[in-house]
Amino acid sequence: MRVQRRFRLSRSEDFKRVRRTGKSYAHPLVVLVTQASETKDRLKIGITAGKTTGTGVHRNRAKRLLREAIRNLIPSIASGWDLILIARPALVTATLADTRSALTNLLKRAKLLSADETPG
RNA sequence: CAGGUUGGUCGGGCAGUCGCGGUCCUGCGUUGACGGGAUCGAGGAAAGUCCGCACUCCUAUAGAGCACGGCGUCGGAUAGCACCCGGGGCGGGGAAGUCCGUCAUUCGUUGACGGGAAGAUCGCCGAAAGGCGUGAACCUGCCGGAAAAGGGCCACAGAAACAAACAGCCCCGCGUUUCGCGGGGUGAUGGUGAAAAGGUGGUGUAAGAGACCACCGGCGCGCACAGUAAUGUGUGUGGCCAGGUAACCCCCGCCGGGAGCAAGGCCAAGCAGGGACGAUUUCGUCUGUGGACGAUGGGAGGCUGCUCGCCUCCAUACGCGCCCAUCCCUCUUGUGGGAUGAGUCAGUCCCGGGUAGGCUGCAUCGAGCGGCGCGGUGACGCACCGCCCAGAGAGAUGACUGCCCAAUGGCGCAUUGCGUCAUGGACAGAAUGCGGCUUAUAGACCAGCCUGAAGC
RNA sequence: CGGGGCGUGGCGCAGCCCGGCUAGCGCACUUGCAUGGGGUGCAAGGGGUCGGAGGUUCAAAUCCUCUCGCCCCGA
Repeated sequence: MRVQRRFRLSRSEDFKRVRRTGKSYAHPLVVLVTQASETKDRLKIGITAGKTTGTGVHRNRAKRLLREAIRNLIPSIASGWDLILIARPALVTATLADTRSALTNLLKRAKLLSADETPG
């Protein structure tokens, strides 16, 4: 439910910290990096798309897809974690359903899905 | 109407549900990972960064010289701009190749085969195919020093690449009579080359040559006319016949100080730095002084709910002494002496520069946008009315559904077309702002010009 | 945002400033010789849209303009 800006990772240090010390889970469409948060009962999500994703339109497209896909999954995710979603080039041609199933797969592997039933 | 060509406008629309960003307003027995409302929310290129500005700092209203760089036809437009608008000159395209399919390919294209449409226009020739000439609208490149201020270069070939020489031709002299040598004249005859000294005909001469003559060509100059001008047309000439290259150096004229919103301004954690304050108060003893020691008093902290009380720590520099660590010597082996090193104030306050970070610049007052009118061929200008119109930070525009619009394909009716189903939307995302240029771009609409045909 | 550099056979580089010469060098590749065989060595050979397009010029890898891609640096 919460994709608003204040629930996102924004500071460059946060990105560096999670990328350095967190655990990563890869998928052809997207990469998930997780790390236990400093503040409990908080879930923060950062979304990033590097230059390898493509031009400006493609980077924005990838990030919008990830935001829309993670939106319905957020109530099922365990709190107290910082997450980073890294877009990969194949994501540009993927559909919303593809992205959502990829995220569900990654979150199950990271054991962050609290409820089994996936909404949407 | 057909063909060609150019310019302009738009670049999906409407409705619903969920969601995102900015601004403003707002609710609360729950001030939070809370909720509600209004409003606004990507482009013609936001892109490339090729130019020009605003703005900021250096640093001041960047003024002069040099260097370096850029620009260079004329007139206009503009805040400004080499790239905008209109004109001029010299070229190129238009004007023989093009499209589609298949195959091969170095996957840029190119080639082969098959098929289609067409070859502006006009004139002539031709039975035809076609050939010869002409050459529209429109598009596009370039533009100072007519390269005679000067320097450089011009491969290969060629005698020679700009200035004479070589071969040749002619004359004279000598040797001699196939010819050779020496001196002189001449200027293009010499298989080249991208380029070879204006062309044709004649006069002339020992041989020749714009040396001279006629006509033609080109350049310059004068005059007349047209034009604001570049320039054009005409005419005259007791001026000339000069290779190319200035996107080689150079010369002339004009312009340019440099860096850039990550500019710049403000606030500023922590660490480090600098500075100030900070209890020897009182009594006694010792000392040459500074001061040291004892008692008392004081400061900071702890124990405690508070007071008393108790405990721990503190009193700068030099020097002495003391404590600790390491090493050496000694032996009294739980000793003594020496050397070196480190420490030798708890705390309070202030200061400048400034990192992380934050605020600002920065988002509504502008070279602003829209409409309408007038002036101008046009770039553009003027007047009136209306409007306030995204913003930023790891960076907001998305997802789904229905209908419509354009497109593609299938099926049915039918043959202009209609119905239905499916697919399905180019290039591309603001980041200080603005003007121009360049590049990418599915498709739709409108208009101008040229040529042709038909009709009135 | 600003500044700088690079693109040439399969790979790594010269040549570019100041235009002309068969676009050269090393490694790699192919063939032959040599060896019992391989490596090494020797000899010969093939392979190039000079990133792309346009322009200047008689002539462009080289000069000019536009464009594509890659790399590095500063704050």
